[in-house]
Amino acid sequence: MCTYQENAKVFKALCDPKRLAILEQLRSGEKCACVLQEPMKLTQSGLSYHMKILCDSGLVVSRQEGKWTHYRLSETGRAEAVKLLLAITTPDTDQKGGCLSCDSETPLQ
Amino acid sequence: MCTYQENAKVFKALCDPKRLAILEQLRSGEKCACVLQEPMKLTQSGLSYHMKILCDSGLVVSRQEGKWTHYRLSETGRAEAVKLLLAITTPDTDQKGGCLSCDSETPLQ
DNA sequence: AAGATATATCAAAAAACTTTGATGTGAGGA
DNA sequence: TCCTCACATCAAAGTTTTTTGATATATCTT
Repeated sequence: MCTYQENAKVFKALCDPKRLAILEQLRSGEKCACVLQEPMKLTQSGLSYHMKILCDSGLVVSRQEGKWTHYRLSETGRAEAVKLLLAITTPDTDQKGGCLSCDSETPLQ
Repeated sequence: MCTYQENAKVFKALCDPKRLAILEQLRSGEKCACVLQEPMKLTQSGLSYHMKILCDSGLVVSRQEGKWTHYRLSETGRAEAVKLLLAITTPDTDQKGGCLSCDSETPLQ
């Protein structure tokens, strides 16, 4: 169950409308925190909170430059997320077993 | 902001460790609720709650058979989710703009 | 029809997440 | 060094999600 906990982290990052809006901003290129804050209508500490979640998920990476922090989408983060999504939702063709206790007919596909 | 809200629904389904465990069970084939309940350590109403969220997300579809409900992974649901994940996390190569206010150097990539 | 079974729905309690405002930290400039 | 700025962290309040137990509904059995 603890790997499920770990996996859930990536998707949790995608659960919040504000974080999705932040990702949308980052699609057009690297942005620093000060720029992200305004259109999101977030407080400074609120943005910081969300950026931490996004960075922890691996979907976003940050780059320090003096006193500014720049954020951008991570290509490897995206690839990992897609891989995980597929791993979780793709049928396992090897071991197929229907419902042992209550199937009266053979299950569809 | 309301499309972000809508998008978040699919990922919300993937946020919870118990729901990930349920998906894992479904990878080996269609299962009925009674079978899913036991290994998840969920109450009957708890399972029902999670299955509703999974079905609403489109990742899982249900099939009624008498008094039993069978659940299975949806291939189109998976495809949609991957499409959405990519749409949200892939840089938009058209309009690239760095940080207007505080960039001293040109942003990386 | 009456009883049993499988699942859904509801409302209240519990847990997790998010927001907010205050404070801490570290870099840069005067 | 002292001050300011950009950002992180913390704790309390507010909000949402999950769990739980009770009840409802629909199907099957007798």
